[in-house]
Amino acid sequence: MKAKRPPGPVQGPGGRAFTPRDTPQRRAIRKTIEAGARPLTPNEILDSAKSRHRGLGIATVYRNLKSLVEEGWISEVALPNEAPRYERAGKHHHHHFQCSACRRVFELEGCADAISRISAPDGFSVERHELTLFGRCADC
Amino acid sequence: MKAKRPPGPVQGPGGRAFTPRDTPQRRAIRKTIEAGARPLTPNEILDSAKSRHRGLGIATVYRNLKSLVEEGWISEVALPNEAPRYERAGKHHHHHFQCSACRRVFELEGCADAISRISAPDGFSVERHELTLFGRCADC
DNA sequence: ATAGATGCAAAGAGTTTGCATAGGT
DNA sequence: ACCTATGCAAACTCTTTGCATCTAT
Repeated sequence: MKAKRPPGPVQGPGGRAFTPRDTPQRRAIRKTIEAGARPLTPNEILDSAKSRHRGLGIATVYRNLKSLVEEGWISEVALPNEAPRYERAGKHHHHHFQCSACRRVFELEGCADAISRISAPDGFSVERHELTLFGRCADC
Repeated sequence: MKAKRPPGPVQGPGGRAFTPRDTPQRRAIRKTIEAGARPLTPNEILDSAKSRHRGLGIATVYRNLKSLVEEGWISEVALPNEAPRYERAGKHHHHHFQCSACRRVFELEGCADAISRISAPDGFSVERHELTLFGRCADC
């Protein structure tokens, strides 16, 4: 089973660490992400979470996404030329697929280990990589 | 040697195709991109091209980048979580490296062909891929 | 001469921030 | 009770667009 509540703490403005409060808005956002079958944009999260807590504002979504990333409960999925998406963290290393028709993003399984052997020029050190495949999804 | 002038044509507003005029501003932008050792952002292009043609405006840079992409003279380098960069087109398939310290983007050579063998779930078709490596560049 | 190009400023889209108030602990 | 979280609106950043004017052809 999953933890009912993200672990915190996060870094507060004064440099002080604290655990974010468990508000209805934050729960709505967490449930939305957990229920999502694919990485979601802030706007998709807002729309969907609104049905769980009406009156939810976009600023609250952004603020919670930030703290949930900081807590390590979600991670940001960055794609070329696209707004970031968010998904539950803690999965094993994987990459993503974006449908060029519907623009939705899907999770792929695993990672060809050939990638981690790609090297950069002398003096450059590689820390991580991002791979995105593009094409048509099953629906399009 | 390189063509002194991009080939055109591009698609005009009326659906009519035409070749963009060879203005001093456009030449300054092209020379800047050609002289750049790495993919540049619109702002980097503006700053650098200003020294070749003062008074150049950012809107002109955006408009010319768009038509140069359409002509196939440059291509857009899209990176996760980053503003697009632009580089001369026509190079062979390659990927990019971004330094996590200075944020600059560098071109890598070639592509591990293992990547093109990565497959997506049933019903999905892969058309292309983007790979970005992250780490430290030689200067940082 | 004519139609596309430019510079400026205003308009948009997406994200962040300030502030008064609500509410979790 | 205290102090963080929220919602709203304003601020910001990046990019696009409208318009009067300029200019490559």
